[in-house]
Amino acid sequence: MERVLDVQLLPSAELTDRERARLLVPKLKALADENRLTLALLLAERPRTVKELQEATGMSQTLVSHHLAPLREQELVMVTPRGRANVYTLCCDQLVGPVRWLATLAALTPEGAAACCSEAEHE
Amino acid sequence: MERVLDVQLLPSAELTDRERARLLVPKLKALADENRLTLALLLAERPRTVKELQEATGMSQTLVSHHLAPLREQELVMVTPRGRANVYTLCCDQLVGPVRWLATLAALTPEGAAACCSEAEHE
DNA sequence: TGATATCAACAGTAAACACTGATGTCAATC
DNA sequence: GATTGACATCAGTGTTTACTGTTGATATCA
Repeated sequence: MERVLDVQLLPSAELTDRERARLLVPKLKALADENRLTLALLLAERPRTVKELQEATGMSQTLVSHHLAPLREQELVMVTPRGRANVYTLCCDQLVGPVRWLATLAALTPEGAAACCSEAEHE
Repeated sequence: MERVLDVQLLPSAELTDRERARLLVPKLKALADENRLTLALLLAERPRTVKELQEATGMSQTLVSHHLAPLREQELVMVTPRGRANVYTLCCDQLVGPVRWLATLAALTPEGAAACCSEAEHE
């Protein structure tokens, strides 16, 4: 029925910045952890089981499971039981883009930001 | 928003997901706080002094200053002394887009995500 | 020069978070 | 039915983090 993309046209202009922040921070917090972001980036490539994530990251099973929980709560990832494995997917395609963008932004961090913000200070 | 930055041309392909995460998390952590994200969103609209931020947010001056520090350290905002005021600006234009994207993503949060991810699960 | 406005840094307390090891659950296999 | 493999949850510990009140620095104006 409703297209999700239409939401961008909706009352986002009526929200105060603090309300926006309040809505967004939980998702952001869920991603603002090295282990969880690693999981999210791995899932942005393709769906994986917990075990695959465990092997790809070197984290313990408990730790992977532990960090997947908040990602689930924030609806950033989806679970699909397959046999006795749980296949995790990045929640919706709309998130794949942003998360991939995050991945590219990482490349901007080291010298990119320096080259970007250096207009005020010149060598 | 639909177009990703040209950063894709950079050596991001050589980084592992964990390395990407390690580079990105500090900036993400700096934004993953309601007060700090509110400040960032306000600065995405226009540059402001600490006092203006204080009045716009209702936060104490100490608290505003306190939260601006991590944003500065992560090079997300820039300071320009003007008289006895300090004018803060969102660091570079490349960040204005992303932060604005965050703002729109906030609108997607409430029912948007539900409508998006509801095909496979109900909670 | 002295008074005031603007801002950053310090120290203390309270809350949140990440990690570990052990236990519980469910499905597939023997 | 019992066992094994794949996950999730629970309880405990140690570390980060956020907020407050105070102090200190700097720039303006009288």
